[in-house]
Amino acid sequence: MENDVTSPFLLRADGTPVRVLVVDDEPDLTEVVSGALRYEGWEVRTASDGASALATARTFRPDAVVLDWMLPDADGLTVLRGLRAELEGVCVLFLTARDAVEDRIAGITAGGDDYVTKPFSLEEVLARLRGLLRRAGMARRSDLLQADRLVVGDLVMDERAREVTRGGVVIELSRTEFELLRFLMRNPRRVLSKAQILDRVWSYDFGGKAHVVELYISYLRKKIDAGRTPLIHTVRGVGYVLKPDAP
Amino acid sequence: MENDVTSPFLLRADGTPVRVLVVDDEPDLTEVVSGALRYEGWEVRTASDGASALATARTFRPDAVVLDWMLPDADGLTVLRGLRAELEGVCVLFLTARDAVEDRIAGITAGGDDYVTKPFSLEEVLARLRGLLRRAGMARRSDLLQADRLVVGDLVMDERAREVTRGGVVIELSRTEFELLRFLMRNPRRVLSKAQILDRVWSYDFGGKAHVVELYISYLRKKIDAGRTPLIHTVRGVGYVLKPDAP
DNA sequence: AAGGCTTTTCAGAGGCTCCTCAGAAGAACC
DNA sequence: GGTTCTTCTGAGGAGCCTCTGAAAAGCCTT
Repeated sequence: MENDVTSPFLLRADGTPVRVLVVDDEPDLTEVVSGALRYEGWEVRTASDGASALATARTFRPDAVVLDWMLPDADGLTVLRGLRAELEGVCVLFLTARDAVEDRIAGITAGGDDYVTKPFSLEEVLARLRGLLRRAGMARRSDLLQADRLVVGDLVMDERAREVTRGGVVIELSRTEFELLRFLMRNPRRVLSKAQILDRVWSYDFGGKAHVVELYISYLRKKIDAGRTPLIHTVRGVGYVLKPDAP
Repeated sequence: MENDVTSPFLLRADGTPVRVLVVDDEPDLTEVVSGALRYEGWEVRTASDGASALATARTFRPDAVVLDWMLPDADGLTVLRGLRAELEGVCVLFLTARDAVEDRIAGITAGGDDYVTKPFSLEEVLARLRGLLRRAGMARRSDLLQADRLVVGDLVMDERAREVTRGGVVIELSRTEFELLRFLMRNPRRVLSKAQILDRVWSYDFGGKAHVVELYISYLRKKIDAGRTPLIHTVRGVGYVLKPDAP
């Protein structure tokens, strides 16, 4: 029961849930993102344009904002300035198209905010949001934020350094392998279906089949379990679990 | 009588029964599912299309919805959005055809909702529903939801990790064996007929005979009772009971 | 004690899930 | 621009699960 991703409350210092405002003009996208955030215990509101985002921010007073860079009525930088004026120390995570990245974004990350390029995976958004709040000093309150280091048995992941070791030995992982493993390590001893994994680790626009999950599990096994007592277990007809042998 | 599946009340925090809305255009199916749910103490309503589902949801205000993915008048995602807009924090369990799975299910498991493919077994639907409500924080109020762990004598089942132990020793079970055992463990000290077991554990379209139940009971005995004092007992001409020897 | 019925067990076919390999397309990096 | 790394598709094959049918064992009645 410890280290449970679904522990229903993600609390701030004052005991109220952490609040996030999701702003995007595509309803499907806000639906998926806000759903995942709610599932993880955040208190979520959504908005579909810059004006209503600012209005909602004023009353809702979120700790963080997930904000589309290109909104119908406003440009990202403008909205950012508006938010900054209204909310002291709010964290902002931008969602941007891949080619719109270069320009201004550089300046944003300097200010402590961050961005994710579309199409993104939910794991990516969640990880970045956790990182932002952690850096903003909102950490140590909840289990969900405090894990800079994930540990399962002798397998250790340092999220910030993006380094994984097993028994002290460094393991090189590709981007997708890393995200898959992070998701598994955030849900130890819990069986995760391929659909669940696909929904969280792969981008929302991924058209392929759940077969990729099997493939990447096999990659991970080769790197992590090779020759050692396995941590990744198959539950036939259900999914996969990550767990140490001795509970 | 403790831990009784048919304990007549399944209550929410405010003392009223937990409510679920079942939506499917096949009357036989809603009949079977809603019957089983009522039997377990849920307060149930049914609907046969998207429009009436939303209408019913508005007044009935269910805690969970069992929803066919393919309705005559609407697509699953649309109805989901409607429900979400109307009911804060409602849990949705989708029923889908096997081949429709890969399609557009994407994202729903990330939002905390879940799905079951047709043809399904009632145990599967019930287990998933319990899981949804448990995660939504509706747990600990009622006996029916609180069991993440089922215990009968020295036999322990961890539903989430899908792990079964007897006397601390891990026992590997196949999918069907696991579901059969779960049903038995949810009804300890109660004689279950082969017909009952078949109706609950096997899919509704299963054409075979009750002989499979005998076979799977024998599999379970080999794994669970082998060499130990038996937990599974035959009641000749009636069915089977799971109970510890020393009461 | 025998016969008839229920239950248990065995053996095997078929189906299905999952794992792995090989290769093509794409992205990142120099 | 070329090289390397990464991601994904498809096919083949291994192994596990499920179910059928038949034979053996057990229980109850007569």
